[in-house]
Amino acid sequence: MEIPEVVILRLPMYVRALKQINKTDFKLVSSQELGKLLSITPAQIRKDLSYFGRFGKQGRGYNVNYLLDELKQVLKLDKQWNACIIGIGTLGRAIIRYPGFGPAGFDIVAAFDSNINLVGQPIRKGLIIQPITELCSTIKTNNVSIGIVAVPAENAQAVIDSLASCGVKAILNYAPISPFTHNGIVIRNIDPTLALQSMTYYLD
Amino acid sequence: MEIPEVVILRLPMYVRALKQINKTDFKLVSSQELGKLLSITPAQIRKDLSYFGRFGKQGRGYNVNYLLDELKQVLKLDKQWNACIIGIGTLGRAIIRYPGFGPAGFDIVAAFDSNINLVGQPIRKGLIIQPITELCSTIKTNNVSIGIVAVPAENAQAVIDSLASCGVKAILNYAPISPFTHNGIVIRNIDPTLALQSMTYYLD
DNA sequence: TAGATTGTTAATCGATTAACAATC
DNA sequence: TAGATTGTTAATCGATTAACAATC
Repeated sequence: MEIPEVVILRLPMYVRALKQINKTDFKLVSSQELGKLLSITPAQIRKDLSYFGRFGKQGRGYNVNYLLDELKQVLKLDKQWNACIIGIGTLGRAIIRYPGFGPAGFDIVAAFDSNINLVGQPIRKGLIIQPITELCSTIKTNNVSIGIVAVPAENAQAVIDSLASCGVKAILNYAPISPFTHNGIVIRNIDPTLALQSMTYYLD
Repeated sequence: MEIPEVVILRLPMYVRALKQINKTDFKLVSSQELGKLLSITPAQIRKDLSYFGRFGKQGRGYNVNYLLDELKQVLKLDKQWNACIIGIGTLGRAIIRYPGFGPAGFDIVAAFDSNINLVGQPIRKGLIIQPITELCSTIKTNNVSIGIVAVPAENAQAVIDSLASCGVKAILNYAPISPFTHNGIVIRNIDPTLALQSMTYYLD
């Protein structure tokens, strides 16, 4: 069965909310309550979950811990994922320092830049800037599944193409472009400027 | 006429693509070409644009410069916008250093933190960390329209509520929560971890 | 048992796309 | 004029929601 992408995009929000509830001593949660927490209708939550199994009990709701574990498994969050980053400028360094990836199970294990002068520079323990020529070999030997793109807009598409040809199947793109995507490759774009520009419409 | 939010979310992508074309010497662009550039169907582009006016010429396409100007006006991008940021930790500092906002016409003109020890610390020219108690007054005297939230998850909702009560109408939230939104306030959430977690589903 | 809430189907709603007359 | 492409309507597609039997 082909599961709609919108559904997949909501699952991590469920995981996040369940983790939060898990810190309290509530053991059960209803679609009603979860929906209120996330501003999503209970019907939608039940429908979304029903794509993956029957996790609830009528009359009671969902066991928080159990549902959390199941969703983590669905999203394959029960393991560690290795990522590499390309482009070690201001933005790249900020991404490397971003405190949210590690706790979520994502490790940046390699860093690349096309500027030869940066090569060899240490970023933090165990992370040294490598030349971009080593991209494919490092990806393969270090079991890297995710590429993070932090190069200027002009070079972003080429880097994405390289990642794809090296066998990377998931790309987090910070460059302000609408990338052409390759078959079988998922891309998510992070563009705070675009987000701001879509809000000013509502301002006066 | 109520314009669908999905349409508003696409307009900045059109602006971005048009700016790019504008650097070349193409003076005209068809919905076909623009669509190829953005991986969007030509029909959708024409439909989206038709909400705001008739910008094209049959048989020729759209004048790049003209369409760009019109869209900038629609999105109110033809002026400078002032933003403030709350939470000057690792993440907050990275956001302040983010090189994409300035060129797009967004200025971070004030910085706040609840930690008294940080207050008074200079961040960059003209930007000194202020106590959060000064939030409302600074927003009003400095004509701040946008709030950028970079505090820990636990405090994010409270900060968003404060911003709302100070009259801020647009919020860019970097905290990993699903905020409750107030009436008449737009929020966009930036959460790279969520983006990664929705990609691992497709990996093996 | 009575009350509550799931899982699922069918109805609704909204967004995307195809098609084409208008016209540059 | 012939060719191309818009703007717009109607058809299609897909996602959300309402409703309710099943059942804890």
